[in-house]
Amino acid sequence: MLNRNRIVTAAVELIEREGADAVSMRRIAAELGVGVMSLYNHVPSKAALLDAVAEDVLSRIGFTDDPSAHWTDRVRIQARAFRRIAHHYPRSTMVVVSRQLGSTAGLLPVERALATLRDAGFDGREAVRMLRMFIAYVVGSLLREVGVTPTFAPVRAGAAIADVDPALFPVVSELRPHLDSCDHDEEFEFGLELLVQAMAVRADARADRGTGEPTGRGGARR
Amino acid sequence: MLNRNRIVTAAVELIEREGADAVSMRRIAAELGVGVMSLYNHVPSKAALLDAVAEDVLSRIGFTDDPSAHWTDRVRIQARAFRRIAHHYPRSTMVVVSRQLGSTAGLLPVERALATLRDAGFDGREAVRMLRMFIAYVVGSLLREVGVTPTFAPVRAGAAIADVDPALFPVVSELRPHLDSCDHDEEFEFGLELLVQAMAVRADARADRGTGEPTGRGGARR
DNA sequence: ATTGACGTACGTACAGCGTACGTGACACGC
DNA sequence: GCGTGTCACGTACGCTGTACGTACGTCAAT
Repeated sequence: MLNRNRIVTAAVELIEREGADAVSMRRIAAELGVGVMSLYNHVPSKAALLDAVAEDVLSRIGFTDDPSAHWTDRVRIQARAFRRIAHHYPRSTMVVVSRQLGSTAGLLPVERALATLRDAGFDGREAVRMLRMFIAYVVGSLLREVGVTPTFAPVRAGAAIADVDPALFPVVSELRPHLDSCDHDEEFEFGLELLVQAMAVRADARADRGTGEPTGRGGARR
Repeated sequence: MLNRNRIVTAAVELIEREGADAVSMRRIAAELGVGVMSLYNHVPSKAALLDAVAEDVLSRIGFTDDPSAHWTDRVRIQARAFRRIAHHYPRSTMVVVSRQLGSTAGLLPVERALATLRDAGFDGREAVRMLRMFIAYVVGSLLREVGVTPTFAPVRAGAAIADVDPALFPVVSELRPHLDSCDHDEEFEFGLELLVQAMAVRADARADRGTGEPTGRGGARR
């Protein structure tokens, strides 16, 4: 029996196996041993199917939020959980990111994150801002990592900027060794730490403003 | 006379006017009053054309780098220059971001940015890391701002989470007002400032390690 | 002046795409 | 038996990217 879930799953598998460009309704139907138009009994359009793929991937984010842990650690854990899924479905992640989906599929992560930020002492306005900034960083990082690299972040070792003129780009050519190699884990953790500590500074500033004296509350660990 | 530049320009205009989905070789040819296959005398394939579009947009980034200014201000200016182009060619920006281009078109911004970071006192390894983190944030922000929707819909999470169950998502539903509205300029500047200051802290830490005593050098202004 | 090579624009053709529409098989409450 | 739905299917239409063959201009060498 054909159903929406089987179709979405087949789409995700096909995307991961052969890339997003290989996805067509005919291809998915063939994958399921089914006529093309049968898919349309369960999915209104190809665009809707891709939205469903995005939701499916998002819903796989596994959170083990521990409210008793320090909020900075909770932030780290949530960011890494997101990243882990992205690495598990790298090509589908591009679909997720390049698609504006208007559903509640990605709402659970948002709920968890906002709760964490509220626990950190931020008011509603600040919490939302922090979250937006954080998502921007994580999504941008994943874009670089996953391979469909955004502008000027030469990740592919070697060939990308193989022939740079030292006269035109002295600094780039001097830093070529660092530009050519990229330890994704390390890069991600570096930015993550920078952001978390920056957030902690803001949290402390809030606390100071609130109590009138400096406290350690809300500070970053490490 | 047909040439590569006219084709790329027509493609950019078409993308901005009707969205990336509307782009087809036939459409562009019609726009130029030309046969479809004539395009292939100047562009090897549609994919290559889209790469050229990405390069074209990137090359339009106008930098007025002032090496005498404080490095934090130079970072701010460069980030805003990138963002300005993205807002001028919003739909093409999605093409830029979702496409891995291996040319030197985007290398000038990298050169400027790395030079700025070196001036801030970072060594090569740190400068590259800072740049990667910064690009991740900027690209992620632009993805949120520009969206992918065909229509200019500034509200991101507005109608999407219109019907959220307060019992399931208490924090989200409490912060709905803040989630529904989004001043993109303000959000971007907020994250930008947070990042710049975090970078300044690192720069100071470097300076302290170097001199053995705290200094104000490299600190963030404001 | 003639010839040949070459670059450019064009038209045709093909395989593949998303999907609107109609058809037939089966299960159900009356 | 009989509407009434649901579901899989096949056909068909208007698109897509692009391979291929053709025709015409210009220029170099003969």
